[in-house]
Amino acid sequence: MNPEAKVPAFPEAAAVAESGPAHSVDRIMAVAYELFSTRGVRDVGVNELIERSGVAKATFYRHFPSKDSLVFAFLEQRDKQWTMNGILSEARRRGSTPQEQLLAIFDVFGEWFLREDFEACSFVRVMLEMGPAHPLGQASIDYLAKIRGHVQAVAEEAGLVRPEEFARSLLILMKGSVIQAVEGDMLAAERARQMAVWLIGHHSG
Amino acid sequence: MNPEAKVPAFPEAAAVAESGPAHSVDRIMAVAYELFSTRGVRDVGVNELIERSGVAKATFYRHFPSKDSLVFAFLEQRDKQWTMNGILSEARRRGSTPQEQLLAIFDVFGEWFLREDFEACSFVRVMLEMGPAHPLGQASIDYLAKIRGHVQAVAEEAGLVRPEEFARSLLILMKGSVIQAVEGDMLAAERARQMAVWLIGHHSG
DNA sequence: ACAGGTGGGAAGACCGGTCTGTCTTCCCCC
DNA sequence: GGGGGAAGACAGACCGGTCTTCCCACCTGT
Repeated sequence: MNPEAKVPAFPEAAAVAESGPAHSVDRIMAVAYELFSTRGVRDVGVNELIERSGVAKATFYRHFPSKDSLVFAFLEQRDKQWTMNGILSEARRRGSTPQEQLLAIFDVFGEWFLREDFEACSFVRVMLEMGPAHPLGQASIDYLAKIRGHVQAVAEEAGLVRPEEFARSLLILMKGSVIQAVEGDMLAAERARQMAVWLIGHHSG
Repeated sequence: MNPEAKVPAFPEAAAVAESGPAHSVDRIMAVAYELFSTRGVRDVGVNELIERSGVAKATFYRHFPSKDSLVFAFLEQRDKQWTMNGILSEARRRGSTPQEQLLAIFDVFGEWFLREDFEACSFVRVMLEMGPAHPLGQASIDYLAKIRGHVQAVAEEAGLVRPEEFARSLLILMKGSVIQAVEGDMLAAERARQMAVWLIGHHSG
């Protein structure tokens, strides 16, 4: 048998998913990440997930006991990949001082808002889709609080007074600018950044 | 025949709905307003709507050709009842100057956040639930733009410079504080109000 | 004043489709 | 030969939406 005939449905299915990862769970996660982050979690069904990742339904449910457990895994990956390795580390890289790092968050946001596939913050979206009482809503709230913790840490490095209050105010600006960007205001990040400048000024001793 | 025996299912159905409005369409709207505003539009089905409003399915579809048309009607009522007669008119009533009226928005927000049934801004919620491309998402964006128009009008009364930019920035604060309040930050309105003070200051001449 | 027609509404069966989740069948590869 | 995975049928619930059946209140004609 020639090698081309050996592989019936698996390779092109992998190509559909991500043209890469060999293991089923990786392909499922890659597809879930793309669909959930761009279209939300309620709009994406299990059937579509398994079809797009080229995986059998039984395989899906062997790795994830329920759709919700996949959403939990997605939120965790979103936190690692997008929050940590995406926004926060990039903001820290750009600013030479803690103050500049805080403001750089909105520079990164501004570029993020221009992306084709920009579709709002997944944590805010899941929280509103499922409600704050639902376990998935609670998890989203926890990840948002984690972001606030990091902002607060940078604020402490900057020597700002009342760092927790500062972080809560800055997250209002972050969330508000994201929502406004969904509406189509492409300059939302600039506006929020300007208000962040004033906010930092009033927390500097 | 005694009067009690005359009325078989209609009155208690009205009591279930709102204990008031006689006409079917009013009861449907009352139930839809409560359920949609507290739980979102995707989570509430037609069957639940007709059951809670004590109305037949055929009656529902005689008044509303589809569920989406009811959601459109809900958004319009939300704009009239909540935005106009609720937040904006109350804010205008409280402040004696345009500047105070702008800041009073956040005082009204602060009290709104404390309500039992507070469950986020319906326009933002529908926009994220349906996506900004969906007709219902578009309608939500239009209503948010209408709110911005009113804020801009008050800003012009106040003689603020660049009133449109001001209004867009203030709406970032409004939306951000609402999202943060959903997470449980009960002081989100105060924080946003403080930032609004700085924002007004920088737009005053 | 009363009989009969009429129309709106309640109740709910029903339709096709979709959802999550289970289970069977087959096949390929070790 | 045995196990994992692909394919997909299937179950049970629910979705939005249509349609039938029955009943009751009101209007009309005599």
